[in-house]
Amino acid sequence: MRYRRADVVERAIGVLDAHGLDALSMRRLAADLGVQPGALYHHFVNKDALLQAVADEVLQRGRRPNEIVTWDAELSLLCVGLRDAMLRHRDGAALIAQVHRSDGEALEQPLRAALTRAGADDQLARVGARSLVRFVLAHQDDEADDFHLGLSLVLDGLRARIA
Amino acid sequence: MRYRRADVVERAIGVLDAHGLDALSMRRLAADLGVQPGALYHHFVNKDALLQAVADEVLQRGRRPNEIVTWDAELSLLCVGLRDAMLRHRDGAALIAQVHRSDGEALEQPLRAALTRAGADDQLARVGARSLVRFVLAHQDDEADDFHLGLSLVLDGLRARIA
DNA sequence: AGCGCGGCCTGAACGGTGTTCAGGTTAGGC
DNA sequence: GCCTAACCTGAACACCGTTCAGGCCGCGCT
Repeated sequence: MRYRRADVVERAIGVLDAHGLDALSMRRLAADLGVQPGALYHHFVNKDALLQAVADEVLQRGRRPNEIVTWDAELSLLCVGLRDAMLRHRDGAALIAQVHRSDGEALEQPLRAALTRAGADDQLARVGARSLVRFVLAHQDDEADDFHLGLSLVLDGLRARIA
Repeated sequence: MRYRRADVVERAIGVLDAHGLDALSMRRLAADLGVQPGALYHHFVNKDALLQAVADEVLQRGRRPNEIVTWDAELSLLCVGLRDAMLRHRDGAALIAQVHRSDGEALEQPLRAALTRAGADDQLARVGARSLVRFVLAHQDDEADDFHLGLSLVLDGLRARIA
């Protein structure tokens, strides 16, 4: 069997859902595809790149149309969307968090843009966006109630500084 | 040479500071002590237990006398103290974050207690404490300015809900 | 139809990781 | 001076990510 990049990503998500992030090794994924480990390096320069691609795919599938209302509703929506995308897969938050470590900007950028549009200065937009992203990544295991409470905690702080 | 538990922890902190968390493997630490890898398992059941002990020691050294003023000043002080303890060692935040994953409660407990004393209900104390800890862990690399801004973001939210 | 190129894979190796265990050594208390 | 318990050895097991020379095979071009 011969595969393309997207096939490998697809199968990686399968392994992730079935056995978790720890089990998602290059060797295991290769075995799952019926292929030698080295073959994967034709598609990805290293494991980080593989995980990056898997994370991108997971987040891509979680995208929803973004109807702009008020800026705080938009922020809330972005955070909830991110959370939902993560929770749709086993160890999803751990995956995104790991990738986010090398790729700092990508997740924060939409939030930062929304904050800037809302009138926040550069520093507030940067810190606010980062706080929100880290918050969402950190509270994966929480009940929905706790998640929303924590989210509004930060949003309240932002509101006080923008309005 | 023969060592006791505390000696091993001490040396582990040495390796951490000199070469970083990635370099702190059982084999490397053993070699550094002039001992076989297996010998370490006499002192710690596994690597997680070692890291737990190292993290405990790092946090222990970071403790400072806690003069109680207002509840929000106390929270702020606890967070700053935690941050300082982490920043005193190479990869300190990564170490604490990794250990914190299995040992959820320990770091949050003091903050939670302070919030309860301040009049927060159970849920608010729990979520607030968690948000603060996660925030401190996440913003290790930030400038001090950004750190304080982000911290006051959350503290403002808490203030609004307690007073 | 035949040739060549490029995408995909093999097979094997390198150097690392955490962990286990039967047995040897050694220091301290009686 | 002995004995016990703490500490360590040496070797192995089963993984991990990564590299690389070489083989295969399908597709497009002539």
